[in-house]
Amino acid sequence: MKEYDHKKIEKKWQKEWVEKNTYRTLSAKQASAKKMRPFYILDMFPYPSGVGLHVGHPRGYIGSDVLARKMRMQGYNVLHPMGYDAFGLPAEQYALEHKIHPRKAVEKNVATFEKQLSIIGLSYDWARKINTTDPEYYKWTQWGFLQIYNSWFDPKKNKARPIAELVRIFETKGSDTFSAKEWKAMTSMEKQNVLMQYRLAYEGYSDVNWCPHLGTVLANDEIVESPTGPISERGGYPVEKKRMRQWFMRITAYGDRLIEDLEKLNWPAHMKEIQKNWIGKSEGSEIAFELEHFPDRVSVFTTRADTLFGVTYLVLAPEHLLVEKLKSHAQNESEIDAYIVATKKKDEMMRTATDKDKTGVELVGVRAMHPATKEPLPVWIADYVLPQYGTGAVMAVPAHDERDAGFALRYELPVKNVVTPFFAYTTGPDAVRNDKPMVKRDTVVAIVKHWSEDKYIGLKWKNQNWKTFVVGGTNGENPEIAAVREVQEETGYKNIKYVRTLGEAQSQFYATHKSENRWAFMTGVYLELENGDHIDVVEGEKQLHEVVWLSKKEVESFVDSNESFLFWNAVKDQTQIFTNDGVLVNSEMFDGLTSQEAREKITEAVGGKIVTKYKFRDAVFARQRYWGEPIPLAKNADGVISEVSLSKLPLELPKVTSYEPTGTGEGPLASVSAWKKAGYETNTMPGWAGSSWYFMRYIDPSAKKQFASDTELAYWFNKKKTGGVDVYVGGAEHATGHLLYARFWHKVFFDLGYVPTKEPFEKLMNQGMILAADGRKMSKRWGNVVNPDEIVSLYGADTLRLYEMFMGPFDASLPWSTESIIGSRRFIERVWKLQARVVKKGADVSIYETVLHKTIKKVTEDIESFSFNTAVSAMMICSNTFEKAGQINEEDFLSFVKILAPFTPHLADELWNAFAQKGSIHSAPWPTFNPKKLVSETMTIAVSVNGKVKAELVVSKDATESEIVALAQKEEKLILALAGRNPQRVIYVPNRLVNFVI
RNA sequence: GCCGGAGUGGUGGAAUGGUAUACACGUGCGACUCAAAAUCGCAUGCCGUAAGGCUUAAGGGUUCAAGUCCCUUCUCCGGCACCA
Repeated sequence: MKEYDHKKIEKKWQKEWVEKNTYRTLSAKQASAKKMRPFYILDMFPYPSGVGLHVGHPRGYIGSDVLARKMRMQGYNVLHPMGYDAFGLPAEQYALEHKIHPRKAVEKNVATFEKQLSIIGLSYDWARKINTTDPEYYKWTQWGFLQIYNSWFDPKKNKARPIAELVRIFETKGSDTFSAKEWKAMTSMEKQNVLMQYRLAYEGYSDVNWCPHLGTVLANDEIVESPTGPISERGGYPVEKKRMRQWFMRITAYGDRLIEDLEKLNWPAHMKEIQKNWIGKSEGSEIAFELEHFPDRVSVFTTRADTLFGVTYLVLAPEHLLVEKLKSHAQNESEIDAYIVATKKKDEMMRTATDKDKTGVELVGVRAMHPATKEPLPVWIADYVLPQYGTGAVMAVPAHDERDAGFALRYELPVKNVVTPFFAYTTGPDAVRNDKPMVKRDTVVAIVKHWSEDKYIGLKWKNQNWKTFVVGGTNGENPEIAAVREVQEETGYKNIKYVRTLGEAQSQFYATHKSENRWAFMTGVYLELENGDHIDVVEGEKQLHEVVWLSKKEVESFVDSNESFLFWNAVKDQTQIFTNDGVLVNSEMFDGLTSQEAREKITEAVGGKIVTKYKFRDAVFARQRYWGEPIPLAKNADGVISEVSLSKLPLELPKVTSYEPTGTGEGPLASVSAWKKAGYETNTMPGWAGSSWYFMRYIDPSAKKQFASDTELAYWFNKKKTGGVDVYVGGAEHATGHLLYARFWHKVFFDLGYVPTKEPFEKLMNQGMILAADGRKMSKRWGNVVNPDEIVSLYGADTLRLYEMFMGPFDASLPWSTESIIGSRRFIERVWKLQARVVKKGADVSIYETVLHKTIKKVTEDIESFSFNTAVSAMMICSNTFEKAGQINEEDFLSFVKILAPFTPHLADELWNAFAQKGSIHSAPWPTFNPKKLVSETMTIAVSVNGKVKAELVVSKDATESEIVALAQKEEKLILALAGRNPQRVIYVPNRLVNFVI
């Protein structure tokens, strides 16, 4: 047996695999002929940034490669491709910095990347490689854009439809705002403007995140907050708001479906959560407030229409379109102007800081009318109201909203309470009974503090199992008077001082002792005793309950009703306000309704409408940069837009001398005279355009007539599945960018009938980051980067692969340890040495057979669940067992090598061929385990007393319960532990333990 | 603040409610060697010479049995954050 020489072995097999096309994916037709089922496992394709890889980068690729190899051996037609996402800022920035053309930069970086990747032994089908900057590729990105441009979202059918169908509707029926006749009378420009409001890709104006340094607009997920304000994620340059002409994708139209369909996907829960939060769906009402002296109405969005009667003022965002008009009628115009200017400045800084005090200015003299009470309401502007969300205006309810409360406190605005906490008992002995009358009662709940200690009175009731504060009816008195009276009657204390009222609550329950339902209108009152003087309590009260003094901590475990807790919290925290749902008060005809009922009824009564809002915005689909796909649209001198037809696609990027940003807001393409003359759009597409559909190109990368042929689409994107790609592996940081955009693009294509599945990615796996040994991110800046080339050269690719899979859970961030990697190398060498123990036939299998079959089972299952670390550990156990056996049958050893093959492909093929097997191990069938061989001849049973293990028994696998119990009772340790006591129960868990309960 | 997830040896980590600390690193001792490295063997949660006891962030609960389920608290990581 030769020494294990990883360099020689790895070089040999990498060459062999390329020559023999070992990892070629079959076309739909070829595979169908062989009845091979498809399995699509995809890595997120990289930006070839040129910086070079560190050991963390290949981790995801290795994981997906392990799965791909296993599936291939199990007979699937596996599609496992790789490509490059090379448009966009990273590549362009690199080119700018190195003073070379972006295309050259991409070529160079791709070459570096492939060189580094090639030595790891990944099983990609390189024949399917794609590059988003290849004109033959971006031809279809442009085509896809045009499909989206030529679609509108039909809310009734909840799907995209061709814009031509909308035109037909306008021609025959018109719309809400114009008739068919009026439509026909419109100029083509007018029609274009109308349709633009419907298209899924549309031109619009909006405040965008403008980065002066990069000379471009950035998406929300491309900027981050910093202490000095928003900055670009890439480069960290300041970002400000700027109103600009833009192309957008109407992704908000899909808000509902993007949330709903998440449920059907096999994605990590936190990824779904992140997308849900980002989309930020909330249901509420839009309610209009009329203005005195103005024909305009202020529309507000609220999720709490039930609190409408608690509105005491309105607040508009300083940017609200009406402000300009209203302020000229206000008495304090200059003050308003100053505030607006200050807001704009703050906009660049940090307007969204949460901990700052809320500021605002009243539009003195401007009054809105309450839609229900018709009372006049002051109107304010304040920067805590955001122009982009809802309607940019809010109705302020300081009694039930924390922000409004803070604002009202600062500017001394009135507070009106309209919702009271409500507790209805629906289960248990106190549950309201339908067959009994409901009796309303005004009651007080008194919390009484000790005269010198921090203690409070509780009542222990003798007949019922109640523990309460002092409670009682008011008999028509003021609550504070009733409270003092009740305390004196029930406790005997005389010198009681009223401190404050704690609020109100209502409760419905069944009063057993009176056989009636009670509807209690409770007022909480806080009292303090001035001294301990007291009189005797009348005998009747004494029999009812006992008075106890409780510390703060004791109170919390003493009282058990929600109402008591509510009032108790009001004692502890004076400033708290009630923001939950409850029952309405002070709301005229709506009094007594629950918040839930009231929201709908009040909205209806004041002519509002129920609407759904989303936090996320339509996605900006334009960059003022050179290095992106040209948008295939042109405008003539009159501004009429025309499309570049499919036969003229791709619309290629022109050659330019200077591709640096102009900084004016127009892209560098504006300085290309021929381009400008043709009227072509000077913005290019954003980085996420090409990555939103690339997984569809891999299935048929050379298709000429379509982005992929129908045959391949039907094969790989089976319409019976929810998602097309079976497993998608990549970083969690793409949750709100790429993964959302790709889902949107795919859904439009699905609606238009271009793809068979409604979602792009069925299962998603996030690989964890590999940190440096110091626990920080690997970065040149820290000088802690570990280069994979060095590791491969020193230990071999198989060791690197094995170690990265063994380190820990696939999705966990783990520190790299150059110390620990030696363990993986040792394992490989020990497997190598096992060769010497292999015999054709006749080895004593009893030592290793059970372990081998268990290992095959575990590795098969663990690879599927991405539990690579435990799969490797199982194989280590198996190999250790082999070492203990004198000899191993060749068949058994090769089964072991097969399950090892996905992890250490070079070593596996070398061993496979050392035993003169035909072909590559990676085309050999995956081994199966024999269920009968999973159980060994003997088993170990733990003997425990009250769950504590005292002894172990080794028994035959056929031993019965009674035999085992009998054997256990003879164990000395058990007898000692029982100390003569007889067990009350004996619990036997088959194959595991027997527990004696004493 | 809100929403997720997690806290287990010196380290990375393992454990369908059923023998906690698998597997690996490190460390110690031994073998081989003139010696060292490599390799092989043994040991290795904590306290204790031992018998034995204790131990999964802390505290409580459910259970014959809890790292695992429930409640409270603390810490860390991730996401969102004036979203009306």
